[in-house]
Amino acid sequence: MPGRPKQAHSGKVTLADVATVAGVDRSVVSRVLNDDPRLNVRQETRQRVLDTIERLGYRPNAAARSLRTARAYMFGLFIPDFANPVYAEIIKGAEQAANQLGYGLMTASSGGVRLGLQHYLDLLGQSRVDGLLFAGEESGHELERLRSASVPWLLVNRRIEGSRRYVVLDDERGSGLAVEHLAALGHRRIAHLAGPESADTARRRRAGYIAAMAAAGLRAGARYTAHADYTPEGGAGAMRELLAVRPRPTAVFVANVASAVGALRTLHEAGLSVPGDVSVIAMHDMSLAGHLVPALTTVRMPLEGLGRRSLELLATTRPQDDITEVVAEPVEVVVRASTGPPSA
Amino acid sequence: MPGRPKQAHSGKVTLADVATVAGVDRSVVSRVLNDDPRLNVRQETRQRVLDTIERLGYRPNAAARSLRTARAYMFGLFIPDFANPVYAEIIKGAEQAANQLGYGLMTASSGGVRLGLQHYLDLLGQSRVDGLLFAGEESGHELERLRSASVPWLLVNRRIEGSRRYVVLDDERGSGLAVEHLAALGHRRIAHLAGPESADTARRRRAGYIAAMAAAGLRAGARYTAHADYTPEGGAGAMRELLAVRPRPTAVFVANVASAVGALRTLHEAGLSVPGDVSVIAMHDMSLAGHLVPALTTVRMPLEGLGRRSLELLATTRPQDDITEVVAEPVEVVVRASTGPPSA
DNA sequence: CTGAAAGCGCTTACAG
DNA sequence: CTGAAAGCGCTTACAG
Repeated sequence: MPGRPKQAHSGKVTLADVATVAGVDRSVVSRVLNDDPRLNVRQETRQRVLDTIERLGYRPNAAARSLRTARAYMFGLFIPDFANPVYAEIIKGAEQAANQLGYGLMTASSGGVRLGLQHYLDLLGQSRVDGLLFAGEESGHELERLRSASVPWLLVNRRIEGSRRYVVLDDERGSGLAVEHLAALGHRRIAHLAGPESADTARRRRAGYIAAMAAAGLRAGARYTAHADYTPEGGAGAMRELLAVRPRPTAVFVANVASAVGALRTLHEAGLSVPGDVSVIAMHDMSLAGHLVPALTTVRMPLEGLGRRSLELLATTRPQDDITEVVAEPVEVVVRASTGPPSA
Repeated sequence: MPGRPKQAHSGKVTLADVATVAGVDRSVVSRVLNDDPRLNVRQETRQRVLDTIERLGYRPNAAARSLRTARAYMFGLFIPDFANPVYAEIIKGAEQAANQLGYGLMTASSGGVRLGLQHYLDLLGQSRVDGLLFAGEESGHELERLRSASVPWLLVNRRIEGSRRYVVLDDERGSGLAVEHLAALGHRRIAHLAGPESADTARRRRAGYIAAMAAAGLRAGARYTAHADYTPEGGAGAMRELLAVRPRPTAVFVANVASAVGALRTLHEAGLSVPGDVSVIAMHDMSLAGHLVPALTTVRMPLEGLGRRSLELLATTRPQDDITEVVAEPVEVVVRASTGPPSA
């Protein structure tokens, strides 16, 4: 078949085959492949090796290489749910960072595994990945088992008791900006539709709300905080609680967009206009926010940067190092239609 | 430290260590680990091995095992974009199927790789995964290089010229149900807001529209079809085109939800009510659809089943087998608020 | 400077 | 039935 490159019999060509065909030693092929600067061969020979690799369709066996070098050139990332767009951004950042460092990134959902995280860790064993990122909701119990895992790991977007290996966002500051945005519009009765108390992010967002209210000289009474579970249904219920409080809040800072979807529905059903009667702002900007009615004002956090930085730290630190980093920039309010001055 | 299990020095324990400590041969440890039925040891010995594994925190080296057995017990899935919820469902199905078969699934985005798909394939090499799923938009050119890849692969949700390895949905039927839904409501002037002609899914949806219109005895004039690029912006523009046609269509079947978001915006800006003036139905159900205003009627397709079936076929067929399968069930219309009888 | 050889950590056919 | 030994495909320190 002239004009068409010959296809090797699939998956069978080894480095030794290349060496034989090219008429060199295996070590030469290996060194050409890895750009070993200490290798001195004629350009002609090097080219012959390269041509042979191409012609035979040779692909290095990753398992053999990993076994020999104890490096996989691959990182892993566990997320709870691929359907949550927050994780899409984190993945994107981590993937870019991995690729830039010459690594691949494989992502899997911890929730999708029948037998749980432990099963996946067993499957991974040693030498499959050089490190693992956990951007999730794994329980402390599950992560306890991590400590005996044979691979370096790092928590992303959450801290866990006793752990000194995490990268988080500045949720306090993001929440503060949300409150400041509402206060600057003239709101004084600002409520907080919080996330679940079990979630580290929810606790930090609540702390940011409380601190910012104090800084603005506003009261953050306990009744102005309602807890939901980061879902539309939970958000709808918590919003009903907040609407029952007197005097009624004129603005709500919601801990995530999913809850805000439910909150907007409750407000609509109650016949209240947004932002006429109640302003709403939520944490984490995502394209869904722009398509809600009214379009939702949000706080945009550096999720992609979080993913990127986490991967970089995982790649460049030793497993025993402490990592307690906050990715703080950029944080900004994305003003859409759901916030405005109070009518009262 | 009594009461606490001793932690091994991380990542260093090998099967040989376990054998030494347990006082057995390495092959016994290996056979216990793999439940080799031909192994005959006293229950006591077996338990001692298991205890030693636990106590030393031994984890098999995946690279060594893969090198030896030529199996990775891992599959890979490439998608174009983690932010697209369509892929989240496909991933979920594929992940479940992989786990059920005792495999892991690693997902990566082909778009996120700086140097493209080829770079990732190089990184993967041989023996890293036992097969690859491509649920994406890779060009035919890129996939051409796949043919020489050393790993079995399968296209998901798209066909490509010349390929005999793909699993797709019954887009024709889904589109047909959309048209039937509109026709049953009494619509006769049904337009199609199509996807890009370069996309296989868009071509099949359009074919389904045309066939269903004919079956219903309705005219599908060329001017009643406008092409967009599967984005809100594209959908907005294409909707403007359709609104300019006289007589104006009373209903539109939109090829995907992203385009429908833009179409709804155009209709709103034109002062037209949905479904009062124009009914809208779109392909692929996703949670966003329920949160739009008005809530969007959609066609729910078995995306999760597509992912599951694709993985199963990848796992259970030989690389040289033809696979040209259609995942047909279940397909159903999810009726929300954006469709109703024509007002005229 | 070059290439032969050891060895990474497993699995398993095979000799005893 | 058991365990010693070969070998998977690489990389690289080291002998020549």
